[in-house]
Parts: sequence; structure tokens; C-alpha cells
Amino acid sequence: MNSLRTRFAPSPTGYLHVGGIRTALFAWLLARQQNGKFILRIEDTDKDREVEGSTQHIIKCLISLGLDYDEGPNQPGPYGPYRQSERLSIYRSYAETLIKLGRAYADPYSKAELANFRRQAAKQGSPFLYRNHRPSSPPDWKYGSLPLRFKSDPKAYRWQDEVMGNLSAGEEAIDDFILIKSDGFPTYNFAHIVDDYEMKITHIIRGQEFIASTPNYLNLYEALNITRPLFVTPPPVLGPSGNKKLSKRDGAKDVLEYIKQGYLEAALLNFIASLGWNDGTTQEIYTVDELIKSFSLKRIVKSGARFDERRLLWMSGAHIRMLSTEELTKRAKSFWPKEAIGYPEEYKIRVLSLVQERLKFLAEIPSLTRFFFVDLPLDPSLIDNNPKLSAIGKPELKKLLGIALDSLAQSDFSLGDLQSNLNSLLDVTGQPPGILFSLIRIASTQAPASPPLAESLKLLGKERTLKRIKQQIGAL
RNA sequence: GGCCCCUUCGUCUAGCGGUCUAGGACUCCGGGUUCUCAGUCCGGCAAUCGCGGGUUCGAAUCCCGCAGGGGUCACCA
Repeated sequence: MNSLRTRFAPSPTGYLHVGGIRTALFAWLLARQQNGKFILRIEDTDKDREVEGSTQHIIKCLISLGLDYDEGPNQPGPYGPYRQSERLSIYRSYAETLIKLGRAYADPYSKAELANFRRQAAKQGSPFLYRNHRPSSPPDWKYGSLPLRFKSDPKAYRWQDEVMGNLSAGEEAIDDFILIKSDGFPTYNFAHIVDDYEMKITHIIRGQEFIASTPNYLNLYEALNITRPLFVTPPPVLGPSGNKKLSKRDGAKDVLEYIKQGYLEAALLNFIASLGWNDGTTQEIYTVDELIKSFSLKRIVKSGARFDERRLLWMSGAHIRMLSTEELTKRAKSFWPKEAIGYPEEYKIRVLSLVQERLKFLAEIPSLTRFFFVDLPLDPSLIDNNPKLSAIGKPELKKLLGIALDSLAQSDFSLGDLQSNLNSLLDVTGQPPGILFSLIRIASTQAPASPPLAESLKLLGKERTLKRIKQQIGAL
């Protein structure tokens, strides 16, 4: 029985973008691979920044991606509750222990005074350290009025990170940070340490922004005399344009948006995992199961990975092509154009299998398939913009279509018969396929692109095909 | 500014002292696939491995400097 436990601990301040999901994904992959547990913990200790409904939004996103959690807000477990706002008494008792140990004290300074200290430090070009201003006789701490600070024991640290390797920092990285805010809520710095310990988390997977404060955490673990989980720090995911960390501010999309556009979860996970991780082989496309099997902390790279949507697009198409017809049909359900209403399931399945290999994401279905369901209005530009066709001239095109119409009227519209019918048209007219087939394709679909001609006509059916060709003839 | 981390094709990456005149994938470009789009197959462009010094018979790989980038220095997480 493996006791590995990982957690994803977002704060409910909005949606999740690719960077956030990657952290969750790595934690989830590790847990699933090692038969451990994946815990979702909501870090809602900042009432001001909290965004209404975002917890539900985050959960929806995780579940849509298949990142299911074993313990969490609506998934009871032995170490709940899993919302920090519901664990206030736990933090308070840890805080009181620290006070008894002489390792925490009330912060008497006003915000203005603090700001002043900070200004001074900035003026000297040195980093601000609260402990340089540690009050000699701090007042008693009253819960819910004054902030409580950690009384640090500054020293240099060296530590192991499962990804970054050996890390170190001098004592200047250690400070008297706030444990409990004046509103009685704990800070992240305090709450996550208590929770990870209480919830028996074995691996903390989190972004690089926490490396700088790790020495503080180490100091606190010592003060509390508790063992720390392993640290796993993947590199940042960078924005597409440059070298900044991917952020909502710079337009990072809600991952749920990709789901809504019909990017497959497997493709999304495959792509996100490949940002900063590889298994050392040349394999690019992974199913979720393969990801679980191959994942390894040891193979997470150290440098930041840029988010490139083109690669995602390619992967998404690749995953769609791997789908069975049944699976694709199931997933396509909510993406049909409204014109498809009323068509039998069997017909839609045939349409789908014709466009499957052309799809990059499911939201493309309507534009690719609409002509299979409804007669599109005649689009003269389709012929005008085709250099070969427009060179021939309308009267001649009209004549050609007339011949095609008569010939196709003889066909039973089975695939084989259509094929030979079209081929013989080539002989009869003496035209190359580039002209004849283009013409028929445009006439019968009125779409800029479509699957191969014979297949399309067969699916369209004789009646509709002939009707559309007649219409085109009338317009020429 | 202090501290910490990172640095191989445009992008994601392989690479752990010789098999690297640096491999794969995406993108892009050319060609085949009886029409279009996509797919697929074949081919091509693309990194003197951030720069400068060492160590070594030999360095993308080890060491030292420098530069660039990122992170952090909140009663945010």
C-alpha cells in the first residue's frame, strides 16, 4: 500500500489557465501512477481576492479534464475539511503552540509604519526584512485584531528539490513573516504548512514563485518540529509572445474554454504535460494512461516552457483522429450545426467519419459539415476565385455541368458507380479533374472545402446532388 | 538593488566527456496522393549548443567568470 499523497491547492480567485492545470496534472499523474491519493484543497484565506463561484468553476475544470480527486471540498476524506476557511481553529491552535514555544509574537506596527520601513529599505537598495524591526516587547496577541508573526531563527539552508536539485539560500532569505492576519485568517505561508502536515501530503508540487520563500518554510517546519514533504518545483509556463510567466493578465485562456471548443481532454493533458516534461523517447502523442505510466518527476525539465497554441492544435487533431467512430459520435453531440436537427443518427455518423481527419477541434464541425444538412446559398466567388474555372468562361462551364448532370442522373449513387461515372465524365468531356471535379464539387456543396467528391455526393444523395447542380446551372 | 533559479533549431525538446559535421516533434517550404480543405507519405530550411576563459588527447556535456531572462523581497497565494 503506497501512502503517496499529492495535492492541488488553488485559491478561488478565478479560472485555471494552462500553467495552473499543469501543476495539478503533475500532482495527479504522480498520484495515479503510484496508486496514491490526489487531494484538492481550496486556499480561500484572502476574502478580498476571492471571486464568487470560482471554486465551482475550478472543480468543473478539473473534472472536465478527468483530473478527479480523492479528497476535496465535495469529496469527504479523513483529513477534512478541505477548505481553509473552514479550518481556522486548526491554524489557531498551531499558532498558540508557536506562541508558547516563544516562536510567534504579535505585530504592533501600523500599516503606515510598515510601509515606511519598506521605503527605507528600498531607498538603500536592500531587501526589506521585518526582523530588523522586531519589537523588543510585543503586546499580547489578541486573535482577530493584531497580526501574528513568526519569530524566525535566521540561518542558511541547503535543500533538495525533486526537480531543481540542490537549492540553497543564505540567512537573509529568512524573515518574520505573518502567520495569522489581523482578520484572523492565516496566510498561505502558514496555512499550507499546517495543512500539508495534517493532510499527510508527501509531495508538494507548486510553482517556482515559492522557491524564494522556501527557507522560511524550512525554518517554520523546524520550529514546529514536523517533517516536511518533498518539494517538487516545475519551471514556469511562459506566455506565447515572450518570456513572461503565463498569466491571466496577458490573456491566458481559461482551460475550460478549450474544453468548450471541443479540444479533447486527452489532447489538452498530453499537450500540457509536454510543457516541461518528456520521457526521453521520441513519442509525442500519449493517451492519458500512457501519460500515467511514463510520467516521472526525474524527467521534468528545469527551464521554462513557452506556451505555443499551434502545437496544441496539432495534438488536438491527432487525438481526434485516434477516436473510434462511436467515441467521436458521442463527443460530437453538442457540436452539430443547428441545421442537423432532425437528421438520423446514422447519417450524422457518416458525415462525421468523412470529416474526422480534418477536425482540429470539435467546434469546427458546423463549418465543415453544414452543406451536408442544408443547401448553402450559391456562392459565385467559389468559381470566380478559382483561376482554372474562371479562365474557361461561364457558357462552357454551364455546358460541362449539363453533361455532368445527365451522366450523374444515370448513376445509382453507390460509391463504386459514382466513381466510374465521374471517371467516364473525364473521358467524355476531355477535361482534367482539376476543372471538372472542382466544378461539380463547388456546384454540389457550395462550400470552400469538402471531403472527396464521390464520398460527398454519395452521402448527399442523388436527389440533393442533382438539385444543387441544376441550381448552379441556372446561375451560370 | 539583495537573494535564488534558468540558458540546445522560431517553438516544445533529446543529449549526462568521444557513437554530435547535435537527434525527434510542431511551424514553415517543396513534391506525391485523379478536385478543394484536411490527413498521409517523401524531401527541405532551421541551433558553431547565450558569451568568454579554463580542465581534458577530446566538451553541448565538467569548472570559473560574464551577459541575458525569470522568480522573490505583501496582513496575495
